[in-house]
This record gives sequence, C-alpha cells and structure tokens, in this order.
Amino acid sequence: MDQEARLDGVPAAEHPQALRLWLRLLTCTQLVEKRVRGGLRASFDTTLPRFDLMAQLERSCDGLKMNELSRRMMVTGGNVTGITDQLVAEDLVERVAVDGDRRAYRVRLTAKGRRVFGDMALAHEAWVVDAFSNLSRSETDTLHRLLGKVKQHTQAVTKEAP
Amino acid sequence: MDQEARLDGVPAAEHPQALRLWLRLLTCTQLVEKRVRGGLRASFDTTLPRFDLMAQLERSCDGLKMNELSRRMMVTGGNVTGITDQLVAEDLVERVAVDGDRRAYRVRLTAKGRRVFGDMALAHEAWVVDAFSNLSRSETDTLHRLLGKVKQHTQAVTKEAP
DNA sequence: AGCTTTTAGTTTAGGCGTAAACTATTTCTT
DNA sequence: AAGAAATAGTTTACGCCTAAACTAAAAGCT
Repeated sequence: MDQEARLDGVPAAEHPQALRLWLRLLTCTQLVEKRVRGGLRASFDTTLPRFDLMAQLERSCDGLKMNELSRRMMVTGGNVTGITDQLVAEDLVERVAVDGDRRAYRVRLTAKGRRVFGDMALAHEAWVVDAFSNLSRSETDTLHRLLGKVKQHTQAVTKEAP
Repeated sequence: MDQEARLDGVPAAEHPQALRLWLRLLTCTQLVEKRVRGGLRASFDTTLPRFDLMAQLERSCDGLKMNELSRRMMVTGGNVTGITDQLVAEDLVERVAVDGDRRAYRVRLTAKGRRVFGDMALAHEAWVVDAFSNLSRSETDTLHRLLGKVKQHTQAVTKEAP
C-alpha cells in the first residue's frame, strides 16, 4: 500500500500514463532510498547526505569548493555548510584555504575520511546492486537509457525557466 | 553537473551498472520533484507533502484514518500529524470521529479542500505530463513496466527484513 | 472482572532542506 | 583609484521527516 494505491481501479483515461509513471518512479526511488538510509544508519551510524558529500569528494584529491559541492549534490549552499560542519567535527573532511581567494576554500576528505568512506562505499554498492538484482543486463541498460531521456528533457526545461 | 557527474570518466567495471542506474534514477526523481515543488509553491503557495496528503484523501469520500495515510504516503505517523494539523488550520481537511473507536478518527477533505485540490491537481498533472513528454507511449510503458519489477523486488526484500 | 498486550495517535529531539537576508571578498567599470 | 556589481560562503526562520518515548483506548487472556 503506497502512493500508487490511490490510482487502483481508476480508468486509465482519467489519470494519464505520465502520472502513473511518475508515482511509480517516486515510489521506487523512495524504496531504494529507505534501504540505503537504513543500512547507513544501522551499519555506520551515518546518514545519506553525509555519505553523498563524501562520495563527491572521493574522486577529487584537491577537494571541491562549496559551490561545486552544492551544484553536484543539487542542494542549497546553506545545506552544504551544515553537513560539512558535522563532517569536520567528526574529522572526516577538512576545509583547506584556496590561495588567491580569501572567500573560498576547498573541502576534502581527511585520511580517516578516506578510510571510512571506503568501507561505506563497499556496503552501499552491495545494497544498490541488490535493489536492481532482478533486472537483466539489457533491462538495466534500457532503464538507464530511458531515464537519460527524461533527465535531459527535464534539465533543459528547468534551465529555460528557472 | 549533478550526482552522476562524479562517475564521468570512470571505467564501467569500477562502478557497476546498478550504481549508475541508481544515481540516474535519483537525479530524475529529484529533477521532476523540484519542478513540482516549485510549481506548487509559485502557483498555490503550498507544498508537495500537503498536496500528497490531499491527493490521498481525494478518492475516499469517508476520509482515511491516520495510519492509512501514513502507510500510503510512506511516512511516519508523527509526520502525518504535523501536516494534518496545518491543513486543518487552513480549513482544507477535517478530523471526523470514528464511532466505535474513540482513539481513531478519519481525515477527510472539506468542501473548500475539494475545490482547492481540484485546481492544484489539474496543474500538477500538466507539470508531470510535461516532464515525461519526450517519451513515446511505448517508452513510457516500458519504463513503467521495468520500474514495476524494481518496485516489486525491493518491496519483497524490505518486507522480509524490516 | 482484572491484567497484559496491542493499536491509534501525539510529542519530542534532532537532522535535512529551502529561501532569503547577511558578511566578506573579488571583479568590473569608469 | 573609487564605487558598483558579482561571487563565496554563512546565518536565520521555517517546513518536512524520522525514531523513540509517550498517552489513551481497545482487545485479548485468565
């Protein structure tokens, strides 16, 4: 019993296919997200946003500036400030001055942060792989491709009317 | 530049297809959700959770009990309490006693709530249809079907280990 | 009846997320 | 060089969301 439930028994014409698709997309995302959040909490006593921030940093040795983090995570700057503060307090990331610009700095993983993130990433990957494990390779590819179209279109529209 | 960005240039083997698919699913959902939230805010000065709650009520004339709302919306009971309180304050929904059980009540739309929701639902539908408008009918169906498999599997797994 | 357990809903403390206002620095313009 | 405009990041106020503790009523048990 979930969001889609309210469409049960309603003639298709009354609720366009797009609406059904959207509710299903939302439900899927929420289901997978709940599993990941639960796992991070149970196994590592951390949260998805903290994991996400660290994931963004993992591949850039120099770290990222706040506005880059904000763009990539698709959240506001103020939000990134808060999450960063906590990770700094836990000694998982650090703020490094950028020379030539005294307003900005880079955020990067500490040694401890890299170690901890490695463990979390492994578990995270296993949960995600499991979530999609009943799709064949070609089904996965199809899903990826179709969602790509949605993403592209939505991003274009969002950009033209911000 | 979004969550998927950090995978750019990484060999596929290093990050399984499932992970790429998950990030794309997340990005799509967030993009559409942001558009809907923005629209509800700009056009109706309301929020997605309030809209969702009203949407759940729309099809049940008798209203729904709190725990039903909670299950359908996939959120905790405490959360539903808060949103309901606000909608009651705005005279969009009302709490009706259930006879035979003095603990429970049903939440249902007021006349004003039905009227307001009608307007919102129309706009909401247009935004969603637009978000998926560059998919053909068969692509939409495929997406719906594949997401159905993901949903079913994830729900099953979640149920067996809560 | 009297006791325990379950169920319905609320409250509390705390993290995530936003928009808008704010500070400090840099860059642009003249 | 001086002032205006843009940029980097933080703060504030508020809503959503959760888990856990709580109240009250119903159901089950003996």
